[in-house]
Amino acid sequence: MNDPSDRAVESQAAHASHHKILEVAEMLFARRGFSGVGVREVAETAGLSKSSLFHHFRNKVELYEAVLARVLARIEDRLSPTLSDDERCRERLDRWIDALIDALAEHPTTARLLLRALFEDDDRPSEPSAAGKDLQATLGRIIEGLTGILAAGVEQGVFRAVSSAHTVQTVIGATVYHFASGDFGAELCGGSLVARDAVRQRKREVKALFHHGLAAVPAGAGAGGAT
Amino acid sequence: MNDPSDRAVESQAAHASHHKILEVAEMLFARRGFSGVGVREVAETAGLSKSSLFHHFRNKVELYEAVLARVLARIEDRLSPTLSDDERCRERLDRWIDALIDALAEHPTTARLLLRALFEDDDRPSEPSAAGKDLQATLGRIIEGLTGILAAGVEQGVFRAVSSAHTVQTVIGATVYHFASGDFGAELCGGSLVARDAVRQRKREVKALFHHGLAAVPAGAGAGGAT
DNA sequence: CTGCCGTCCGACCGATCGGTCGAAGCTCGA
DNA sequence: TCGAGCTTCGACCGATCGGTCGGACGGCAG
Repeated sequence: MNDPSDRAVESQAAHASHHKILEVAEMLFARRGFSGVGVREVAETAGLSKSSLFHHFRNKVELYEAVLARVLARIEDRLSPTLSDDERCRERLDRWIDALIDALAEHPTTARLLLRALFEDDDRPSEPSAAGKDLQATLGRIIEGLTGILAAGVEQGVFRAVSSAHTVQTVIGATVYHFASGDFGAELCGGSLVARDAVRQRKREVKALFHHGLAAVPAGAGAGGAT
Repeated sequence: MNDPSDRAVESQAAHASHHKILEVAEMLFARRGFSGVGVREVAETAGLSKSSLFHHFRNKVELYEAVLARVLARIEDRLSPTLSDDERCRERLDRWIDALIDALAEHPTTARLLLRALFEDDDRPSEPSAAGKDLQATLGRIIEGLTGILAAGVEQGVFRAVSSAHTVQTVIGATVYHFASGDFGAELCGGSLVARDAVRQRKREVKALFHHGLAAVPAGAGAGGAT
């Protein structure tokens, strides 16, 4: 599923509308959430009628899941190459965060959509659909990547002794929320070169924050967290 | 249900239904968001009919804003005493995060509701209602508190030279997302004593993370973030 | 007892929701 | 030229949306 030929044919064959709908839906769902967007709005923004949209996607949740799947796949594509290279956990963590930020900054909508999906899936408790399971699996794989890096770091004594499972939530939450947050999204929507610089600066800051925050304290720094 | 003090009279005068509605609405809005909850559901869960609810709140957004105002006030109550005491920024940061986590852990719904409100307000671009402005102001005050702590720390050389405005987003995002995240919310909803311990552990971890992450690097640690 | 007032409710409103259906137009191979 | 097979669409469906209205119930001062 990597040859440019196959995928191009696949994506192209399923006419342009399909793609356009997904793009529009991604933007709208990111902005107003699943319940806040009507299929009519999606369809007409994409340039066709509601009935036509239902010809491409059986129902609303299938459309939503398709959007989510695309976004998650995009993120996983960015993240997967950071998992296998060397064994130095600090660099791996840096690269992982780097890749996540790149993925989030790629489209300004991604962070918001992901943030919603990450803690909104509890909304629909009864959706054991195949696609839903697939999304869950992809998300699990992504999270597992970071968990592995953190756990390895802790085990090797490179990171402080933190609960890697909890820390994953903190890191992802910080990063995703950071890029979902209002003014930055606005910046990204508007500017382009300016936004590039902003991304780079924030990337550096976020990376450094966790780099230092997780590093096994080099002793001497008497900053005990006792309260 | 807790304090028999002066404020209780105030809340009590505006009959029990009012309070019950707010509680139910907070839970539902936290779970499914503004658009995902109908006033009918709120009303009937609170034990009355839709028309009766509209006797207490003029419309849905007023109800939503009331819920948000209550939550924000609760958070501000916790956060305000951390702003004035001493001048040691690291301790102030610790206490601020402490208080935020306490506020978030108080009710399991708080984090989700806040997380939604924090980046969903862009959904309704045209709501310059008085109450809306008030919410924005309260939120601004809260954020300003952390911004001040960070800025002071950077100025004094206690923290690394980070953009305090951006770091605020990271800290708040990490914390709020952390407590909004699925399994933990579930834990909190169910258990009580176990949850207490979990809160304490996570509090320690989150605090330590930012404590170390923001601390001015004690030199010698050659962890340049260059890529 | 009689009004008054705050609470509650059933009935109802127009609008919109997600979704279906059948008929048009389209291209393209036979 | 003729269907076959997509895609698109308008019309329509029942359900639900947020919100209104007028009246019923109950306590309380006169």
